[in-house]
Amino acid sequence: MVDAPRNTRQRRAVVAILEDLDGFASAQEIHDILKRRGESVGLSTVYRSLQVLADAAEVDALRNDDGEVLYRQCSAGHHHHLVCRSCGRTVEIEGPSVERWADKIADENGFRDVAHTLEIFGTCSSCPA
Amino acid sequence: MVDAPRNTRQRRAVVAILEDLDGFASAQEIHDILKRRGESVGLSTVYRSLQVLADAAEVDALRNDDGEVLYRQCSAGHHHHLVCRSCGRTVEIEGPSVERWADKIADENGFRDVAHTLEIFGTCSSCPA
DNA sequence: CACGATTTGACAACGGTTGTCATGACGATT
DNA sequence: AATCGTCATGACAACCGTTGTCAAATCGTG
Ligand SMILES: [Zn+2]
Ligand SMILES: [Zn+2]
Ligand SMILES: [Zn+2]
Ligand SMILES: [Zn+2]
Repeated sequence: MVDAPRNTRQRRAVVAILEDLDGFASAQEIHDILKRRGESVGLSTVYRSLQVLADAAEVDALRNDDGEVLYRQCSAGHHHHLVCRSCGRTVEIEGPSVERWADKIADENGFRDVAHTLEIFGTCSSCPA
Repeated sequence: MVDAPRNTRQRRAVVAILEDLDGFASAQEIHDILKRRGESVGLSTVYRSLQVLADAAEVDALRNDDGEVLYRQCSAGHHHHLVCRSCGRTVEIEGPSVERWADKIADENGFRDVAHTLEIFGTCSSCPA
């Protein structure tokens, strides 16, 4: 049994931001938002908090084209994302048939410990071209 | 009309490596292979060559979990990959129904300039657990 | 050849992320 | 409420893949 993490002001602040945001955001963006709100939290702490949350599967993480990791508090269960490249706005999507297809392909080729990444990127209707 | 790139020893060497490899490899791995073969090419040049090839869609590029960009000379046309996390061995896969599904989802949600990433990662049958 | 334009490569710089470690905060226990 | 061991924090440096710089080398055209 692992000790529960301590309930610190900083961790609460990061979680609060994630609850407010509806899209994906980078660690640095979250750090900036905290600073703007006056609830300053060290950048290292933001990174660590997000890591812990991601390891516990409390937030989803994905990489954008630039290689930055983006985080978002999603609903539970396996799903994928339709993400606006510009503002981060996100729609959770499910594709049961895709899941089955991916597993079948991997199995047919003798691959073990299989995982898949599937994200759709675009520009949302409220963002300029 | 853009000028054709020059036919230099270095560019030829990088292309030759890509032709030999059957899996994805990082710029640094390719650089190491070249050094081992005695056909040394500067690291910057390897990066630049791969960029040019990727821009011209002559090689595919994807990011692994660690954020490194991996390159591979693939067959033409849109496809996805089943990649061994351990040795890079790769199977090209196609999923027409997935393509249609992704476009439909994006359209239904009013997203423009849509692209998608879909990769399957696992351990291939010739790699240890 | 000779020449101009492109490419190369050693090196520095960049940007996101992770490591370090002295300081401070949490919370279980008195 | 005060004590105390432990964990978390944050300023800073280090890391690592990648990109920028620019003088020198190379290409290929004439
Ligand atoms: Zn899935
Ligand atoms: Zn948007
Ligand atoms: Zn393998
Ligand atoms: Zn596709």
